[in-house]
Amino acid sequence: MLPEEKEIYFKVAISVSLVLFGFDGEMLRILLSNDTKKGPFPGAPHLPSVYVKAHEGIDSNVEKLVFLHTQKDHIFVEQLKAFAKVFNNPLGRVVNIAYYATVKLDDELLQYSKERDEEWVAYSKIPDLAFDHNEIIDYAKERLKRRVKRRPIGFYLLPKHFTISQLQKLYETALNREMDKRNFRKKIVNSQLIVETGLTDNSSSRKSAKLYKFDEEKYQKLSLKGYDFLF
Amino acid sequence: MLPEEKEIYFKVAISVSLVLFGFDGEMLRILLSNDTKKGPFPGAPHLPSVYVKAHEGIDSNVEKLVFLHTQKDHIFVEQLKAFAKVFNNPLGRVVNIAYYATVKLDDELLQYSKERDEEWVAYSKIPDLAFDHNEIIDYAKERLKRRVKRRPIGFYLLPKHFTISQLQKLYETALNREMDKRNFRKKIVNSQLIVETGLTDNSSSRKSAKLYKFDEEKYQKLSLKGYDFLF
DNA sequence: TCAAAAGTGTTCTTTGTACACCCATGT
DNA sequence: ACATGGGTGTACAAAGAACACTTTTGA
Repeated sequence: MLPEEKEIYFKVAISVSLVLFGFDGEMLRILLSNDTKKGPFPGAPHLPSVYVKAHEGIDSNVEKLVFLHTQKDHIFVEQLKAFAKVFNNPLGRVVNIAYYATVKLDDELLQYSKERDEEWVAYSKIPDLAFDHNEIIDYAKERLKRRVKRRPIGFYLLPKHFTISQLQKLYETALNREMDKRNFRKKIVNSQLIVETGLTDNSSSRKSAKLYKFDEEKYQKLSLKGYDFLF
Repeated sequence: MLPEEKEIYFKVAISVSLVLFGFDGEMLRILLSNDTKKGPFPGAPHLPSVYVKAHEGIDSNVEKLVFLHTQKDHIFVEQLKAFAKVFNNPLGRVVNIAYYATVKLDDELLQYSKERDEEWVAYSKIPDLAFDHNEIIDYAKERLKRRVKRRPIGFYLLPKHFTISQLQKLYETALNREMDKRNFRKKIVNSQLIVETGLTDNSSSRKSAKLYKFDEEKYQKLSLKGYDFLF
């Protein structure tokens, strides 16, 4: 590239979009913003996004974006890929780098999102979105499906203490199929990824259910050696 | 973003880098360019790359880049992810979108690359590269490992007709471990992904080996339904 | 004649899958 | 008393892993 050509190249903007998966104990949901008043897609919901200033780091922007929408730290975040169709954005050429993250969807967060006029939409009922955000979500779902099969990232979506039924529901939503209760428990227990807490939950049934927590140490080992959690 | 802020954002360039995997019948190799005479990494080899003009499509640039370095069409190409550390490139902020592709490494291509002062370096002996290209290659290797396990993309790396031993060597290099001959053959034959051609190869051994080809129709079916080729 | 790669089966272990009933308790 | 979700075991099928010898033929 010659110096005088720089202006042909250096006139692109970076944006970051976030597919935030939340699990409310019943189903997976994705966070959508509704604040588009004008622009090319007025009124259309869209993924939480931010433009990145040319001199700023991407990762710090992603972190900020995640915190802004979750109020939580230590969230699982991973890049999906760059989406960079030419006419995505009427402001000019924008490279949109898409990330996904997983979060425990508790009442506090639901309340917070509501105040911000953001909505946790059911995984299976995503409406038409602005830009190419539907495509990004489809891509994110596929990634989640694969990840959930091979690594125990599902645990990031659950509260600290959870029942095996909740865990199973999470897997069923993510993988979009039903599973056998006994086989599921067998596999999870064999994996030794969860340990009993001694506590019980009786909010969702007559008989109370054992609460488990996730064995972090075991998880670290299994994550490293390319773990197989094949459902 | 306000109109007057546009200049804070729209001053980034896009580049595309390519991790080109080639298999020569013995081992996997990656193509590196050596033409860096000046700049921040003088003399350091680097991945084949190109800057993308702000108004151009990414995909067409990737296609062109692949063709430029392989002289072949219908190559398997997939995006890895965007690499966008702030000070990657002294010209200014550059978002480098990395792709990988797989190609049959025949004599013709070896000759062509040689003329272009490019080198097919052994998969396990990658030198220090310019920019963050080593990081990109590590990422690409991991992706190849996963892909090769789940989808028959290995076939894109082989000549039209190949022996089972060649196929096994390819898997062994990609996955970096040895495999049992009998179990390998059993699995491959059971998969019904390859068919005998009736031809034989006697270049690499005393006893001649059967040449197989890859059953495209079967492949299409298996690729769609999220195939498991677990080695 | 021997070195080098081709080709071939069996056994055992592990993992997956299908399947049905009793339990505790809040209403 | 009954509806709701919690919890448990067994038998069969499929897939993976370990393992050793014979064949062909160019040098």
